[in-house]
Amino acid sequence: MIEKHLMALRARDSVSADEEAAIRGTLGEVVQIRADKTVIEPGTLLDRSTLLLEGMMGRFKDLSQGQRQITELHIAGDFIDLHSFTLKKLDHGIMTLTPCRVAYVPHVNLREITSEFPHLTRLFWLSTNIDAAIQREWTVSLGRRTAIQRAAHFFCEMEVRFGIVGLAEPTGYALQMTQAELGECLGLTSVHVNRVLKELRERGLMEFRGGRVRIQDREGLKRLCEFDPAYLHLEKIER
Amino acid sequence: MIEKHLMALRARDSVSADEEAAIRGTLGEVVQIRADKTVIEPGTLLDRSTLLLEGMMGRFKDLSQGQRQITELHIAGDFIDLHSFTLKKLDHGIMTLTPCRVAYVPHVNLREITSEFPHLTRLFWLSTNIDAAIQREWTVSLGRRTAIQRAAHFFCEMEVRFGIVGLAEPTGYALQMTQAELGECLGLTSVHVNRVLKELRERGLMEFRGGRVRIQDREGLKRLCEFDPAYLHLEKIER
DNA sequence: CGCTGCTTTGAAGCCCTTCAAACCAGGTGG
DNA sequence: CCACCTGGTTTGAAGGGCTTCAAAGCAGCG
Repeated sequence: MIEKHLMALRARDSVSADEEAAIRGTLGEVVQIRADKTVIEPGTLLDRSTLLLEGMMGRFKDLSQGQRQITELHIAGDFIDLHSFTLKKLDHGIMTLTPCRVAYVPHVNLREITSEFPHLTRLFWLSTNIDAAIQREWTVSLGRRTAIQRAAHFFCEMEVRFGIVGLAEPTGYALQMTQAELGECLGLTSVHVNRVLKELRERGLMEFRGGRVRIQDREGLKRLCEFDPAYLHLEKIER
Repeated sequence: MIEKHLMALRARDSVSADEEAAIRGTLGEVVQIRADKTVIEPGTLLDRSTLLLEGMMGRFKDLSQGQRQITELHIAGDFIDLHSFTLKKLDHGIMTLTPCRVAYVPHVNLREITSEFPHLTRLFWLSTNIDAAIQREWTVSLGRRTAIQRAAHFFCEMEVRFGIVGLAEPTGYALQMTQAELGECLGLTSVHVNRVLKELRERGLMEFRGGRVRIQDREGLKRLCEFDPAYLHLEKIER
């Protein structure tokens, strides 16, 4: 059930059998959630975190006039709101993009981890810091990259992340989201997303159609957006 | 020496005398650094974190063609790279904007904290999560707010943050940075930053001149950018 | 007094948005 | 089985916000 989560952790550091058991011990209820549902409203007081087992979720902030920015996407294996363990209230909302299966993890269980498993605590801490690193890269995209570079960078990132949890094939990967949602990630209108996707297609770099990304020229795609996966911290370092 | 850091922590949760002593015990060398210096190059393996005692620093990422995005600003009291404790290598650089005084905190000392002070560990973890929340808000600014709203939001945020550590007066606050650096935060050119500042001035909202922000119409400023400080998590909640 | 770095202003251009409408696929019901 | 509806994709045309390029103004300093 938590294999994907373990894959993500083990891509960064080793996890002992004891620690693995401890993680399993934190799990509470497992629930299925339909697509396009706001799971957490901003500002709610939380006493549990959510481990995403299957599907895709996003963190978002809404502005007046219906503008929405998705600030980060989460995939299977991600602890989507582990930061709520220390923040208690989230400053953003969380929604599903696809149907999702999740396991809830009560904060009391996490609290025990912090007093009994220092190394595992550092690993969980690390995982919120990697979330922040991803966020940082998105900030750079929005601040300095052109629309097409932004899109390319996004697709490169998602390929690596899906790869970590075994959800990417050599030719591409499944990505169940609309062009409008893509626009909410990239800070673009859906109209312009459409034009950008067309351009990527016409340049022979990649295709995004029917909920699937097909990568045709991986090197060209990376070159276009200067993709460097260092920010995903895929190195085993003792923490 | 660490009063500002304690002020920032205590704005969110209580810190016991023991914990305060433990923090003092982590401190190593104290150093003065000149303005406009890259303190940490991206990708360096780190074995210490840096507590900013005085001055202002920024996290940045450079792209080819000399483009730079500052992803977050840090002020006195901030642990500027506490996340390096778990990440070990930073995916971004860190530079000074003003002359700075810092205290280095060896990671071995932090590691001891994580095994002996679970509550303090959660507080440190929290502080990296607040950094992430700030980052998230910047992402929203870059993705969805206009240039003038972005600037207004930035100035509102900095006022609150300086206020937390006692560096804001009712009329405004000191902010030692150039318009070009502001542009690197806001994802704008220095030329456009200049026009935006002019507009803020002409609307009677605020002035930024000579390293000082003078706020004339706080409510108007907040209204312009829909500023809601919730993301700074200024509430005392037991962690 | 002239240099240097920062600020300010103007003019032209481009990237992305806005508005509008056509197209297309899948699902539903008559 | 097709007509219709709905949600998403695609395309065109016009407009605007921000950039780019260029140059002048200004303050501090050796």
